[in-house]
Order: sequence, then C-alpha cells, then structure tokens
Amino acid sequence: MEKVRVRFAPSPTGYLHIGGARTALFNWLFARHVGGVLVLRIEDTDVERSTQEATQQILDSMKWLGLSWDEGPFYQSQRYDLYKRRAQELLESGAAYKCFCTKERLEAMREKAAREKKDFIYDGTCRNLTPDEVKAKESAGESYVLRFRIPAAGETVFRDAIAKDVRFENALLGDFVIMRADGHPTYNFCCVVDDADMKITHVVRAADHISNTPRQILIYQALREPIPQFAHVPLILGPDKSKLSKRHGAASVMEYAADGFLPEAVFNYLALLGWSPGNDEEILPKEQLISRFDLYGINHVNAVFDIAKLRWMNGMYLRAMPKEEAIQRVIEYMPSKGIHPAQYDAVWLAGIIALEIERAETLSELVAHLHYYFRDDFPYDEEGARKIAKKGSIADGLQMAREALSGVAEFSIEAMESAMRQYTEERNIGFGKIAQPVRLALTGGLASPGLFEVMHLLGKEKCMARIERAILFFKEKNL
RNA sequence: GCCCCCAUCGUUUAGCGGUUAGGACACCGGCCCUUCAAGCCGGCAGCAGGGGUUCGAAUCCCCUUGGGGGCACCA
Repeated sequence: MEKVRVRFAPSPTGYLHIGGARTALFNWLFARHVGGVLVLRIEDTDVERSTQEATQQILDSMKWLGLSWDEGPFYQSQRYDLYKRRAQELLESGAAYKCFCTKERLEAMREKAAREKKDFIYDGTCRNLTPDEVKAKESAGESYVLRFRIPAAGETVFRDAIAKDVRFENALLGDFVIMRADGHPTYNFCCVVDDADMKITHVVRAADHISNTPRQILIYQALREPIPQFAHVPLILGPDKSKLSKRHGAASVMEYAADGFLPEAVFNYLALLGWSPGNDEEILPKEQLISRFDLYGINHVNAVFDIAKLRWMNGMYLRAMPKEEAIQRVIEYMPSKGIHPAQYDAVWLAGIIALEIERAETLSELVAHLHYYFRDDFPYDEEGARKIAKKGSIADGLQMAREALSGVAEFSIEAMESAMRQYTEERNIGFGKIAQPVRLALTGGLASPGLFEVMHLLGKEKCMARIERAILFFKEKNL
C-alpha cells in the first residue's frame, strides 16, 4: 500500500480554534497510527485577511498541543507559479474559461436570486464566448476571472470515510471561480492543486467542507489527478449547538493554555470528542491514542464542547503526573498570574503548591487558591463566617486557639496538632469549633488544605498575627 | 429558499438483530473527615415520532420531525 500522506491546512485569518485543533489532532493521530506523513500547509491566498501573527499563533498552538508535522509549513502564497500553470492547463483543455462578468452584475444576480428565494447559480453568461469575443474583451482591457466549467448533467459521488456515500447533482454546483481578477487563486482550486502536488492520500477535514468536495473532485478529474480518500469530521458545537466560535467564550487553543489547562489533557479531551476507542476508556495518553486511533471510528455526529468534562480531565492529569512535575508546571504558570517564583524559597513554594494539587482542576484555579500565602490583608468570607458563628463564637474559638498554641514553641505539624487536640479534649469541645475559626483567620475562607500543614507553611509569626487580627475583627462584628 | 450531513441519558460515548440499554462528566444523596478537594458507595436520567422488514429491532429500510453545515473574485 502506498504511504499515507495527510495534511492540516489552516488559513491564517485568526487564532487556531478548538475545532481546527481537533482536525489537526485527528490528522496527526492518523498519520502517527499508520506511520504516514503529516504535511502542514498555510492557506493564505486571501491577502485581505491573512496575517503573519495568525500564522505564528497557529504554529505556537500546535506546538503547545504537541502536534508536530513532518513537512512544511508550506505557504500557498509562495506557490502561485504552480497554480497558474495548472490553471493554464484547464484553460487549454476547456475545463475552465475566462469570465468577464463584473462584480456588480454578479451582485445584482445574487440579490435577485435571494429576492426570489432561489439558489444563486452563475448563469453561464461567459461560458460559451467565442475566441474572438474573448479576444475583443481582453483587448478592450476588461478584467476577467477564470471559472471552472461544471458538467451540465450527471452527479458527483464520493464515499466518505466517516459519512457514507455523498452525492451532488452537478447542475446545482454552478461554474465557480478558480482565479480571481487580481490573479490570486481561490480556495477550491489551490487546495486541489496542492493536495495533488503533495500527493495527499487522505483529506481529513471538518464537515463544513463537504459541500466543496464535489467541486474539488471535478477539478481532480479535469487535472487528471488521482482522487484522495475524504474523511469529513463532524463539527464541534457550543452549548447552544451552533458551530463553536468566540461567541461561546474561550475558543482558541492558546486561551486554554492561558486558563491553566494542561496540553496533554486538552489533547486527550479533544481526541475523545467525536472519537472513542470503542470501549469505556477515557484517560488515554498520547501513545495510547496513537495505537488505538482509527479514522473509521470517528463519529458521524456533531459534538458539544463540554468545558466541565475538560476541567475534570485536566484535574485527573494534574493529579496523575509525578508531584515534582506538577509543581514545576505550576511554577512555570505563576508569572502569568503575577507571581514570581524566584522571589520565594523553592522548597516552601513546592510545599504550598503540593497541598493544592488535588484541590484544583486547572493551574489558574490552583494558583488562585494560594492567594493567602502572598498577602496578609485579604477579606474574610463573610457568609461563611456567619455560618460557622451559628455553631459558636468565632472570636471565642480564636482565643481558645491562641491559648492552645501559646505553649507551642516550634510550629511543627505534630506539635500543633497535639497541642490543639489536647486542648479541645481536655475541655470537651469539638475540634471543629476552633479549627474552622482558625482556618477563616488564616486563609480568609472555609476551604483549605489541612490546617496544620497550612500553619506550618505560614509560620508562627504570620499565624499568630492573623489570629490576632481576626479576633479583633470578629469581636467587632459580634461573631 | 435550495443542496448536503446527522439523530442512544443534560453532555460525551458503548452498542453494530435477541442486553435488566453499559461507562464517563455534570447533578443529587451517603461514607470518610478539622474544612475543601480527592477517593469509595448509591441515585436521577436516554434509544425523537410514525410506518415497514423480521419470530425478534436502539441496531436494517422509508417518511416525518428536529439539529447542524454549505450555498463568495472567504477558507
């Protein structure tokens, strides 16, 4: 069997969004699974909208996700000679023709069609111009585009690897433009020319290209090139079931990086959105995905992007990786949240992070949980305070804690625990009665890692100061 | 409007003629416990509808409905 060659061909008109990333990912998995080649091609023939920054963003996003490519990136803007040559072939064989219709005229036709609620199909005004007529218009300086001549009858059928047989009536396709008046080729044309030139065997792309496929197949035929296998992957939808876009919030890959998601979790989640290994397994690292992936196992249905499940999976990855590595990821992430790790003791920093690893799903959430280590003047969770005050005075609890801790010289976890346990047992009061007020005093909230770990990491001085501050505050509030 | 694709819990999926329709996320209980989380146990919840085919349909066919995508000198 010939070597499998696939491609990912984004257009640099914006960041790499989640849908595009998944298409790239499916291509990547397929290529790796069969030992094929992945070609990266930048489709920048739209000079108006393509930008260098977008290209860079796309490359960065792919790298972040770990999607490597074997050939490229190739830029269509640098391959115009090829497109011109191929277009000339079509012109000579009669598969394409020069069309002198003005944009204005076409626009009017489009409007008319819309008004009459009809499908707009190019009416073929220039389809059968005689060579003399063409020559006359050209020498008159009229600009023209190249249109592809669609066979008037018959239908174009293809067997998609994911959908099944798809058929389109040629008559409904309409002669479409392959070369603009300014000499830039259009998508449907250079896509085919490149896929043929790059010997692409499988075109794996989003389902919104299904309706382009018959046009492209006709071009392959006119060019006398072999037709690749097509695989149209269903779209990713937002919660409202429309195609996922920025309206739905974070849609770009790099936003997920910024929001503290791990690339391996995003990778795993995306792979499972529209594909499944055929059983119930879900946490599948890259190697597993590569060996299990199968193009034909891709679902036929659009999938709704579920951020909650991504978060859960991110948490799974965070907790499953070696502690030191997770800590390292958090440290690397901190500067983006205004915390500069170099300013702190490395062991201490690792300590506070380690305690939060299983209490957070994303890096940003984890860093947010750490706030009370970096500032002293945090506000208290007032609602929570009222809640625990119902079970007993917060100020009283704090004063008891202060007393219990007064004899503890060394703020070790063991020493504090035994001092406080002993204190509460001797007086026959619930441990929570003083633990929760202390938690509130030290962290501002009612949710934190184990109290003694926190106290140990905060140090005696800060703990006592915070308890004092809270005693005053809650006395004042009568809580 | 026209063309095309699709249809199992709220979401994501397993199922490929005979199952008490399974898992995961979310949600709701419980256990654990100094709180939160994690973990464990349990619960809620689905084959869009209608016709066929068949001894037997979530599984095959048709129609309806619903959802999505596409209809550019964008990609």
